[in-house]
Amino acid sequence: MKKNRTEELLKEKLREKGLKVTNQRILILSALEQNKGRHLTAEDIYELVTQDHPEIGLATVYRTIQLLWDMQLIDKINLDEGCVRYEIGHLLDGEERHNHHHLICRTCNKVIPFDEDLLEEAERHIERTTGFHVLDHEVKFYGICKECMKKGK
Amino acid sequence: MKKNRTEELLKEKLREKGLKVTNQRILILSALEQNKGRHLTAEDIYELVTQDHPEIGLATVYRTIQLLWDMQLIDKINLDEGCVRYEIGHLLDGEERHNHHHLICRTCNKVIPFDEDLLEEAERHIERTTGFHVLDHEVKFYGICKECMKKGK
DNA sequence: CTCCTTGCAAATTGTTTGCATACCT
DNA sequence: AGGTATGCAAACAATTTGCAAGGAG
Repeated sequence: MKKNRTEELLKEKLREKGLKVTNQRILILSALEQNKGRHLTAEDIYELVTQDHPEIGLATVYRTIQLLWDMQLIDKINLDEGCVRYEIGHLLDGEERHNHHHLICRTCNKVIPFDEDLLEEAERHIERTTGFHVLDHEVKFYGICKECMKKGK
Repeated sequence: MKKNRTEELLKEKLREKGLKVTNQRILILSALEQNKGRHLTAEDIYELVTQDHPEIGLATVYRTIQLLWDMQLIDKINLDEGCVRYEIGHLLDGEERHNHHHLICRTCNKVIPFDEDLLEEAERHIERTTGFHVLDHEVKFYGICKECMKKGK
């Protein structure tokens, strides 16, 4: 049984806080890890996890997501759909850094991901001028997509 | 009776779409205009507007907000509080441009506004490479505020 | 006079909570 | 053993919707 870095880190952080290592917590983080790149809602995660473990409750998913986010193991994305999405934390996803930028079309509501980091310099500037230590950022651009532009308006 | 630019623009856009100019719509936009700089929830707006016009319903506030946002007369801000906030559109607020950047402390949940435009260049880059026409952007920085840093963790 | 719009109340949806039981350590 | 976590169901809160009545064009 190979135990990966993510799981080890979870256990470590849990112990650090005197919290317990439960199967549910491992499974939920693992579901997020195996779906790297997708943006999952609580409901999505619930469905993924209950495929193998139907006994797990939705409330546990919500509580665990909250916990994982507090521990900075997962990232939060809000695309104004009335629900929040999550994915494995950019600190854990293997690559150097992975930020969440999205172009949201105000005409057709399409969401276009845009992966390029624009705010390295801005973060340094904030730390320097405000003393706020930046861990992560989320950027949304609202506008009109190419297709809707073409169709006029 | 002076009629300001904002109200005129609202009327124009409504007529353009064959929609009706109602008192409720004027009042709600006006409440937002008079509270430039504050970030108002639907409930906030409802309370402001019902002070003078108690007959207006909350549902109308929601429907009108939606409409004003579609017409790009107001801006949307989501600070992960479980509700959405609005303010008079940056295209209407007199100044050149006014964007919504926030520093959100992951320890104490404080929200610190940060008014400085960081993404002019990024927007041009997006337009060039993707054809997406950017109208507005919203940026959130998650991290740890100066005070929480001091208190250690 | 014809739709669009409103107010009200009921319905929805995403998320949180209380509590008895089950489980880590 | 002892406190933490879980599952379930009920509670909540923000937002949406159906519908009859009112109002703008």
